[in-house]
Amino acid sequence: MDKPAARPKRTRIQREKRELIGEAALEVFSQHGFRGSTIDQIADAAGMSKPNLLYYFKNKEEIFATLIHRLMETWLAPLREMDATGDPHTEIRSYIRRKIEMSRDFPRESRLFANEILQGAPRILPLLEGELKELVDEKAAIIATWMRAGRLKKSDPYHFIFAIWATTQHYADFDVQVRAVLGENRGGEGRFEELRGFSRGCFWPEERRLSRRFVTRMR
Amino acid sequence: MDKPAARPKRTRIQREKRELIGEAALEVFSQHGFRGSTIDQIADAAGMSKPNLLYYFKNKEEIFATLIHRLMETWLAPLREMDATGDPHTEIRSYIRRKIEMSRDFPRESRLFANEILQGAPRILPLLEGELKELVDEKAAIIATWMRAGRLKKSDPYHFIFAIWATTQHYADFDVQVRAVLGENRGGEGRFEELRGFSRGCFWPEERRLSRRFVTRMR
DNA sequence: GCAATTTTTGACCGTTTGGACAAACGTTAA
DNA sequence: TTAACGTTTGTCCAAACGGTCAAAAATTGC
Repeated sequence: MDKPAARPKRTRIQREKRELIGEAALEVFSQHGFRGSTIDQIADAAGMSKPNLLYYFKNKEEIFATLIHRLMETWLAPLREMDATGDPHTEIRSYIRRKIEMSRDFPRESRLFANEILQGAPRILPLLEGELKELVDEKAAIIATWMRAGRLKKSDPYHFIFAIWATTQHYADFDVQVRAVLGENRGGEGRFEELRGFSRGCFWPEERRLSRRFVTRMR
Repeated sequence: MDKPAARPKRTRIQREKRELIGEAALEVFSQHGFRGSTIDQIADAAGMSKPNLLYYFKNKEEIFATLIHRLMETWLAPLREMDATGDPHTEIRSYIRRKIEMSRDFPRESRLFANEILQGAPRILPLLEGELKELVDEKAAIIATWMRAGRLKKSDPYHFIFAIWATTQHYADFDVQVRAVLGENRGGEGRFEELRGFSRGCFWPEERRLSRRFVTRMR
């Protein structure tokens, strides 16, 4: 009875080096995509020789797979935190805030993910159809409940979630374009703050007040 | 006095074959990115041999450059049409409609573009900082005028445009993810119609009514 | 029909790339 | 000291790739 994917025991050095390689690979993969990156590049960025790198990962595919699977967890975490018992607008707004923070703090991860999806998600399609779909179904149901109760402006919960994903991730994935259009004066770090302010006014300008009234009435 | 980029005269066959190759290259490039695609793949898809393809385009780079420059025109066209003298909400809404249609009808172009931007736009950065920026600056100014006049809900015109780009293109670029999450029942062609309905309700639910009143008052 | 021109192809080349391997190096513990 | 084990590297290989070239095939203009 072998455990599923029995994780091999690793020495301290192995853990450290795998971590180092992962960091280097993230840098390289997120900039050039899977096929655009070479093992040599990654090894270089990690400050070691190619054979040495291949001592820790059996091939290029495994490096990428490790990265993207770890990434998926980070990626779903904010949505997982959305709480059915909380206040709808607080929940949504802090979800958006977390997503914006992720685009700001982990743009490489965002681009890596975008790259994978663009290519047709060859490595994580099962994950999307399984774990991701289940999670979104669950949260969409919560949102739908909020909407039915009149605590949130009515719309399609799925497209609502998509719209949040799209707008927030846009600032990481299309960073170059955003900066090019905003120019030097506004292209700086402030753009994420601007986005926060914008998203607050954009997605539910009226139902926020509506909700306040609703909540007040409920007390 | 040589003309800038004096276009070489082309025979009928040359025009047809270049067109054929462009179509094949779009298919391949949009799926695998620049480095992920091989000349052989493209030649195969175009139904010709590699040397034959290289008789029409001097190298891989030139195929890609031709594609992406042609694409840029198509891409900017909808925004160009936005008319300062028109009704703000009509203008915005028909802009969004056109963008959604482009995501639906030209997903490969959208993905090609996304790919280029993701890699840092090495081939079109000057275009972004020049032509694109100028166009957006111009239209953002128009939108700002509308907002100041109270004919459109106040927000940041640039982020407003980004939000439209993000949400509409999301359905082409992240197609696999959208379909995976929506599942079989809703993943069909109807999703673009759903998006249209959603975007109508999402971006400016209240200021539409506000505008109606405003317009009425103006007559 | 024939010569000039355009189009197509098979064979080829140099380079890059993913990956294998054995030998060398370092560390630790008896 | 030495045997065992973990780590690192130089060298090598086969396949894939971008691109060339000369010659064959097809087309066009007269």
